[in-house]
Formats: sequence, structure tokens, C-alpha cells
Amino acid sequence: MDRRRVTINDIARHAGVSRSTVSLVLRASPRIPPETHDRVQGSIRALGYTYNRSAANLRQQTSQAIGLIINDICNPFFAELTSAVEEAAAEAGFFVYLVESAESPDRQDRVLQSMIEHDVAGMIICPATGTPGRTFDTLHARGLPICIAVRPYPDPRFDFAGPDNYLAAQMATGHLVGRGHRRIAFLGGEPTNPSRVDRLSGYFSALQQNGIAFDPALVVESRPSRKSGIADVEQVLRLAEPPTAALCYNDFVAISVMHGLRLQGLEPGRDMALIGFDGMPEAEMTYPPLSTVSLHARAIGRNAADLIIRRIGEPAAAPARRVEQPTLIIRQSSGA
Amino acid sequence: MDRRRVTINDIARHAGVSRSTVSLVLRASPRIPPETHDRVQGSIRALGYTYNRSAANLRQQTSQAIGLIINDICNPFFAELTSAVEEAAAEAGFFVYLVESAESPDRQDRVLQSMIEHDVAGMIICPATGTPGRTFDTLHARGLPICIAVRPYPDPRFDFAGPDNYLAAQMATGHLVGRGHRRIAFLGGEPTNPSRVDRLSGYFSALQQNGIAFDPALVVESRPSRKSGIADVEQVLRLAEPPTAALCYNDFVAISVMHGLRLQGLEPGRDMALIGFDGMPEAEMTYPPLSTVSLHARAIGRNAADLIIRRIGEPAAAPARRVEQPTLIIRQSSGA
DNA sequence: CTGAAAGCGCTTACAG
DNA sequence: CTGAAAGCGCTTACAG
Repeated sequence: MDRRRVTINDIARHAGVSRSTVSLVLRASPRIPPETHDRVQGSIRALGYTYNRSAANLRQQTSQAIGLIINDICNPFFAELTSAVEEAAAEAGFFVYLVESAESPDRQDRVLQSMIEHDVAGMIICPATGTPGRTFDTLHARGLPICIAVRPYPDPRFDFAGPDNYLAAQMATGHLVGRGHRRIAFLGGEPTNPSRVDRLSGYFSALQQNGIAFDPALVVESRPSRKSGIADVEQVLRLAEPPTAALCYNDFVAISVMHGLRLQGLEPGRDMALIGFDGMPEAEMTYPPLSTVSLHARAIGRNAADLIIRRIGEPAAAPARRVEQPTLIIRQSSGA
Repeated sequence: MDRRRVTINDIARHAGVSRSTVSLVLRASPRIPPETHDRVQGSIRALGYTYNRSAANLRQQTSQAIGLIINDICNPFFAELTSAVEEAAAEAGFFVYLVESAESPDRQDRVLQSMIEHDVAGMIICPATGTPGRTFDTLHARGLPICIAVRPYPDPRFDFAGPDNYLAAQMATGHLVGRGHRRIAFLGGEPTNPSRVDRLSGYFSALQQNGIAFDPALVVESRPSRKSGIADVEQVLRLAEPPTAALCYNDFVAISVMHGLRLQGLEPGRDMALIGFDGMPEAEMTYPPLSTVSLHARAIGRNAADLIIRRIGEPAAAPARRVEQPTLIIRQSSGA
């Protein structure tokens, strides 16, 4: 930075008016006559002035920043969610600080602190797995607008935007049962992950409704990744009576389960019916194309943005929950 | 926000010292004796004070914000890059404003303006396709630290971090030639995209080196997406003498080319050898697994972050270029 | 219609 | 070692 920043003082001097007048011109006040307006605008162009919104924010006690804390931007589900949040925020004149928590509650704490220091107007948080119940208490006490997203979080004080995991799992399980499967595995996900807890409940309930006994050997736990499904299927394939179908914790896992099946000489879709969760776009392009329950990541992102923007404008509004209904997408992997 | 923010004034009053002293305590000045320090820290805890970094930034004329402008966060290449930028920034005490330009130079202009208003310390820009040459001139004149990333941008005034597209395409083409192919298509990408221009040059040069005549009918242009490859292959399959192999503009395109081949009753890998660019993680899990040239998105992101952080600290340093060397990853899709 | 003054929350010479 | 004062770039009553 060679020369110092051009400020309204410079504009005022150049245009021969006071700082107040420049400020009023910037804010397009009707109290300013056209000639003054044009003269000041001319000086602004002549000097190459750029508004310093941070200074204005300090004075006005406002902020246009929305913090977004997600676990993993490289998961296409979160990428889509982020994109939708960013879009909705931009439309409303906000912009987003993006940070990854990498599922670490510690990192999440540090990030939270940093966001407050940087004076965000509010934040959207996808809680890291293992987030203690009181983590957001001081934020709430301070009146900071917060919207919990994606991960179910049993605290009615906060706005929430997420999918209906329970229903999603019921739909997926029901679909597989409808295709004649009785031994249906549930592959992947960490036991403490609340999304998984809900999906597992939906799975149980659908089994029960259909009079199918639950077999714990068919439920495999693992940290979900782009490869974890390989070991997940392998485990269940070793059973005396292996499953003929599987719900996978998410599409990520499902895609690697396909890979794992092939490593065992089996053909996904034919030798084992597969369905994932999330509805990420790449699921359409796998071979065979992957059945999935779309959770509508973009819609959830937009809901979260809408909720936080509303709360920033109306801090005392009653907390709202926006639960997005899932959609079953049947493709070849479940034998369509 | 019920009560107003707790400030250093409140701390000063509570601890019975002046604002200056509180400030010195916050910045851990050695001039403050332990007793005073502890007393002030006690008040900070008692009142639940949070540092207002925006105010400090205004006073100190600094900023910890790095703007990152990318085209599409839902492209896993950019997701990985973003993740790496965010990580490197956090390590150095910066945080990132993320914005998508969606390949629109207009939107990019608006975003640029907004980032300056919000007083970013510097920015990393993946220029939207079609960005006019003078877009960054005023930013540069103003001395704003800028790092151009990913897309080659022929302006030696700026720091640059990106892949070696030319070499990547040479490697990919050479590999296919080595496997006996003579009719090799180049599928997808927009003609004005500078990354594609470089990849095409590498492809030409490798053909030439191997004494293979260039056939323009084998080069297909299209806006790359998760589905665009379907139409791309279809077009080239209609030729009297169709290709036996294809370079795909990126992995996205390659995956949909696989899909397109199957729609024509052909088997990817066997009936047409395929290789992509980017090296995105999902390429390993396709069927057949996709050969690709890894451009090392994470490394590029980290390079970009390092460069911008260096420039923020040292505005007058000579512009640097960090060109990451690509890696050929051979899998079944090219007949390994 | 326009200007002088105070203040947002902080830091930083400068006194004492 | 600690306090009073000025100032970062802006906005906003309040005069005139």
C-alpha cells in the first residue's frame, strides 16, 4: 500500500463540503440537492474513493458477516450447502466467513471465539460430532444469533435447518423391503453422530413395521470417508448369512461400498442392492447409478441462511425449525 | 442483543484502571506487573468480555481477512483448494471470505468491490472465464495484495499459483499414445478458458512429437459440467472414424463420458480409453477407476495462501509464480 | 441545506 | 508503571 487510503475527509476537502455532507451523499440522503450530490460524486470518482464498511459497521454497531462452520467442505453435501448459503447471504447483502471444524469440538470452540471477535452478525453451525451440550450457552446468553444446521441438536432455544433423517431412513428401508429384501445392512457412520442415530431409528422402525427381526451383526460402525465403505461391506460379507441389501450412511460410503463389492468379485446392484443418503450429484453418474435419498442440501442451506437473516433482523423471534422433506431417488443400484 | 457489548471501558472501570492499561494487558505487554495483569484478567472473565478485533483493525489499519473468489465450490477441485486455503490461512491467523463468481465477470466485479469495502488484507482470485485484462488494474494501482490462482493469467505483476496444464496434457497424451492409441479425442471445456487452451497446446505438442496428425473433428467444445461429457462423446462417436481414446477436460467430464459411453452400449476403458484432469478423490472410486492427471488442488491452495500471506507482509516483494507439477495416475479407464 | 462535535471500541505515543 | 488524549473512518443527532 503505497499511499494511505482515500477517506471521506479527502472527498470533503476536494469537493469543498463537510464530512457530514459526504456521508449523506454516500447514503443517498434526499436532503442533499442534486448539484451537491453530483459534485461530491465527481470527487469520489476523481480520487478513487472506496467506502470503508468496517468503519461504518463499528459506528453503526452492525455487521454484514455471517459465520458458517461446517465439518468438511470436500464432502459434496456440504459444498452444495455452502454454495446455497453463500448465494442466499449475498442476495440479502451479507457475506460469509467459512471455516471447517473437521469434526473437532476444540477447533470449533476456537473458531466460534474468533468469529465473535470479528463481529459476525450471526452464525450457522453444523455442530461437530461430540459437541458438548453447553457449547453454545454463552453465545446464546450474549444474544448472538445462531442457527444450527444439518445435525440434529436437541436444544429448542436455537433456530434449526436440517433434513428429516428418520423419515429418510424409513423410506430407504421401506423401498428395499418392497423389493423383497429381508436381510438389510446399515453400513458406516460413527455411533455418536446424531444424524446417524436418527437414520438408524428410521431403519429400525421400518424393519419392525415389516415384521423383520433386527440383527445387530448387520449394523457396521465406521468413520465415513470416500473409502470407508470398502471395509464396511467386507465385514458384513463374512457373515454366515450375508445381507442382500444395504443402506449406506451416506453417498460417499455407498460409492466405496460399490468398489468394495467389486474387490470381492461381486456386482453392485445385482449381488447386493445399495442405497445411500444425501443425493449428491455424482450419485447419478456412478455405475450402476446409485439409488439415494436426497436430503436437499441446497434447500437446507437456503433455509439456514433465511433463518439466520431473519433472526439478525428480529432477535427476539420465537425459534423456528425448518425440516426439509427427503426424496427417494431410485436408480439401478437398488435394482430398479 | 439484550445488553450492549462489554468493552474495555467496562473492564477498566471494573478493575479500577485506565483503558490503556486494559489494552496493554490484552496485548500481554511486559510493562504490566503480574498483579495488575491478574486483576484485569479477572474482570475480563467476570464481565464476559470479548475482544472487538474490528475496532482494533480500524485503529491499527490492519486486517486478518483474505478474500477467496472461486468459480464453483461444488467442483471438488475447488472444494479441495478452498479447504487448503482455509487451513493455511488459519495457521497464519487469517480467515477467509469465500465467494463464488459462477464464471461471471460481472459478479466477480461486484464481489471484488465488496471485498475492498470490507477491508480484506489481500485476495486470492481464480479469474472467471472471460475476465477482461484490465479488471485487476485499479486494485493493483491501489496496492492491494492479489494472488491469481488456478487459471493462467498473463500478467507478470501478480503472484500466481496454479498447475502446469501444458505438461499435464502432454503427459496424458503421451500415456495414451504409449498404449497404442492414434485417434485421441479431446473432450469438453470452453474455448475461451485459458486452462483449456494450455491443455490443448500440450495435447497438440504430444501428438506432433509422436507424428500423429491433428484432426479438429476430435476436439469437442462444451461448458463442462457433471453431465456435459454425455453429449461430448456422443458427438465424436458419430464420426466415420471414431477415436479409441479421449482426454477429458476434467474429471467431472470424464465421469460423464463414462456414462455416455454406456448409454451407447460401450464399455469405458475397454471400448475407449479415458483419462481426466484434476485428480479429484472420487476418480478412484468410479468403475472402472479413472485414470487422471492430478493437478494437486490442495498444494495449489496452500501455495496461493502462502503467496498472499507473504505479500501482505511484504507488499513490495517481486511477484512470484508457483507452478505445481502434475502427477500421472494410471488406473483401469486407460487400460492399465 | 450544511457544518461542528461526539462517539463506535480500540491503540499508541506522550506525560508524569 | 499508569493515565489522559488523540485518532482510525465512519455516522448521527444537533445547531444554525
